[in-house]
Amino acid sequence: MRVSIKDVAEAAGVSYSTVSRALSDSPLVKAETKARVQRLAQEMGYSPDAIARSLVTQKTQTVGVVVTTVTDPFVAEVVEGVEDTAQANDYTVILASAASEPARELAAVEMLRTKRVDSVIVTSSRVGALYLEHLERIGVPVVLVNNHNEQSGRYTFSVGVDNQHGGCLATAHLVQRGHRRIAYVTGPADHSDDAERMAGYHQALDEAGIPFDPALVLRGNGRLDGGAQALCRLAGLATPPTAVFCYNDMTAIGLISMARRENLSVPEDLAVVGFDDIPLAAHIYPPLTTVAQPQRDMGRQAMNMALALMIAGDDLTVPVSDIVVRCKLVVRESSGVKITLDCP
Amino acid sequence: MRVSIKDVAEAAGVSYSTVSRALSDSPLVKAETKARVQRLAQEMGYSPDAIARSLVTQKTQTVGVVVTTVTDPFVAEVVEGVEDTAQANDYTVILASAASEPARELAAVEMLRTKRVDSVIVTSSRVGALYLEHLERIGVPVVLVNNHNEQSGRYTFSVGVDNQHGGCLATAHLVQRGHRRIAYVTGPADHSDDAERMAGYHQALDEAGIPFDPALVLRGNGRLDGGAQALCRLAGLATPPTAVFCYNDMTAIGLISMARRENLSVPEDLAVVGFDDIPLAAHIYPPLTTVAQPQRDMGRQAMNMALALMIAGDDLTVPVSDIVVRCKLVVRESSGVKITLDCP
DNA sequence: TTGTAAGCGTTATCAG
DNA sequence: CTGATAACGCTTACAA
Repeated sequence: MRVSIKDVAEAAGVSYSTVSRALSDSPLVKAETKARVQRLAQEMGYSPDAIARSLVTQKTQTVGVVVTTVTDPFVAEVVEGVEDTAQANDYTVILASAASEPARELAAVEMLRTKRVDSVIVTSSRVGALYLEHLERIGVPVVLVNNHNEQSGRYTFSVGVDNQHGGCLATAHLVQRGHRRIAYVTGPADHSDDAERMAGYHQALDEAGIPFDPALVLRGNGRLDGGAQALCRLAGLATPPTAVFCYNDMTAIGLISMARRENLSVPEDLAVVGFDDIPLAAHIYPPLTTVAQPQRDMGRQAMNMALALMIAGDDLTVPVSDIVVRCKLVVRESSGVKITLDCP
Repeated sequence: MRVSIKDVAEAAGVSYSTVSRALSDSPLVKAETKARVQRLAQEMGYSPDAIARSLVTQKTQTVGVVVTTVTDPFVAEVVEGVEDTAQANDYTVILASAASEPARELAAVEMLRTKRVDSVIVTSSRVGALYLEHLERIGVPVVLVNNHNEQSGRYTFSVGVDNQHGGCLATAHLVQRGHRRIAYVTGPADHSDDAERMAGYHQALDEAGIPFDPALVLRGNGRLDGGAQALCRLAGLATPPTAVFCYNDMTAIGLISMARRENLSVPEDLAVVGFDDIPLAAHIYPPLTTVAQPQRDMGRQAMNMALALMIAGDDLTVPVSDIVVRCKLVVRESSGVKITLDCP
C-alpha cells in the first residue's frame, strides 16, 4: 500500500490537515512540527498524489501538446521547447500525435479534455479548419503554433512566424540568383502555414514580374517521401524548373536525395530552398539554404503564453496577443552559394 | 461551470449512479434509460472527468515516457511507436525530456510518481546506473528501451537490440572492405548501449586479428556536434583511420558533414558506418551505411510490454521477459559501396 | 433495474 | 497554531 497523508499524520501524532499544511510549507504551522512532519514524510517514502490534489484544486498542472508527429524535426524542437519551460514551471506535458488523421486529432482533443489539462498547445495541423470549436469547448487556453488564428478567440492565441514573408524571402532569393522558372512543393493539405508560404512565393514572383505557372506547384506532404516524389514529377516536366522552394526542410531533403539519384546536381541543375532550418539542414550535402524559424524558442514562447493565459484566467483585462517571431533566410550551398569553412 | 454527472442525473431524473452506469455502458441499466441518459449527456456537453475517475479506480490510464531528448530522430521514432499503441489502447502519454541531465531525470521520475502513471518507459539514458531504484520505488512496471537491464527486477524489463552484435556487424563490414585502422566514436557517457556497441567493435577487431588502438576511440555525445568534433580530432591524428564506426547516425552525419569541410571525401578517404537507421540515413549524401534498429516497432513493443505488465499486476505467474529485437546492417554508400537506383 | 452511501487522497474553511 | 469537516466528481458495494 502507498503511504498517504493520513499515514504520516498518524505516525507524527497530528491531524492530517496539519500534515497537509506542513508539506505545502504553510506558515500556519509551527516550525518544529513542520520539520518533524517533513522528515517523517520523507522517511516513510511519502509521495503526494497529484490526482487527489487536482480533484480539489481543479488544476492539473498539465498541458496537452497536440502534434502531427514528433518525428518531424521541426515539431520535435518545438515540443522540446515547450517541455523545457513546462518543466521549469512545474507543469507536465501530455503528448498526443495525430499523424495528420482528423479522426485521431479529434480523439486526442477529447482525451485531453477528459484528462482535464489546464491548457492546450497545438503544432502545425489543420486545426483551424478542423476543430477549433472543439478545442474552444474544452474551456482552457489554446495556443496555436504556426497556425493561422482567424478568430482570435477569447482564449485562443498563436505564436508563429510570418510565413508569407518567409516564403517571399526564399523565392526572392532564387529570383535574385537569376532563376525564372521556380517551383513550389507544398506541404500537407489544408495547413494554413503552407498556404501562407505559397502566398509569399506568389508575391515574390509577382514582384519580379514572373508569370505564375500552375504546373510548377507540386503537392508534397511535408515529409521526405513527398519531396522525393515531387522531384520525380518535376523532372518529368516539359520545361523543368531550375529552382524549387519547398514547404519545409524535410521536403527539401527528400527532394535533393532523389535529385541525386536522377543525376541532377544541386545547385547546378536545380537550386533548392527549404523552410524551418532544422538542425540537420546545415549538415546535409549540399548544405541547405532555408528560412530559419527559432523552433525551440517558439515552443518556449508558446508555453509561456499558455502560462500567462492560465494565470490570467477569466481576467480579460490581461493583455495577451498573438506573437509573431522573426524568420530569416539562411543562405547555404543548395541555392548556389559556395561556402568554405574551417574546423573550429 | 462544467457539467458533471450530477447535472445529467438531474436533467434525466435519475440518480447519478444510474448515470454513471449508463455512461459506462453497464448492462445493469435498462436499455431505454441508458439511451436517454447517453443522449442527454451528449447534448449537455458532458465530458467525463478522468481525474475523479482515477482517484477511485487507482488507475490513471497513463504512461510516463522518459527520454533524453525527442530531438534525436531515433528517440522520436520510438516515442511515436509508444504513443501509437498507447492511443490504440486508451492510454495517454506523459512526456519527460531529461536532456541527459541527471537532476532533471530524477525530477522527471519524481513527477511521474506524483502523477501516478500506471507505467514508465525509459529510452536510452543512463537510468540503469543512475536511478533504477528510484524507478522501482514508484511501484509500477518499468520498461527500458535499449538499456541494459542488469537486475531484471520484479517489474523491470527491457526491449532492445543486441547492441554488441550490431557493433560487431558494423565493424566487421569495414574490416571486410579492407580497412585496418578503424575508429569508434562513442555516444554519451555511461550509456549501456554505447558500451555494448563498443564491445562489438572490439570483438570484430579481435576476430580479424587487428590490434586495438585506444587512440582510435573518440568521445562523442550522440549528437551532430559530437560527431563533427570527433572528425576534427581524428583528422589531426598522426596516422588517421581510414574508416570510422559511430555510436549512432546523428554522430555519423555530423562527422560526415565536418569531413566535407575538411576536404576529406567519404567513403574514399574515410568510410563511415552509423547505428539506428533513422529515416534520414538513406537521404543524406553519401547515403549512410548503418545498423538498422526497428525503432518504431521497438516503441510499440515497449508499450505492449507495459500493457502486459499492467494487466498482470501482482500476478507473478504471467511470463514476461526481456525482448531482443533483430538489428541488421544496411549497406549504403558511406562505407564505399556504389549504388544506383531509379525513380520508382 | 435503480437508488443510497461510502470512499478515493487532497485542500480549504471553519472553529477552537 | 491545530483539528474537524466538508467538498472535489466519480465508481461501486449494498440496499431496495
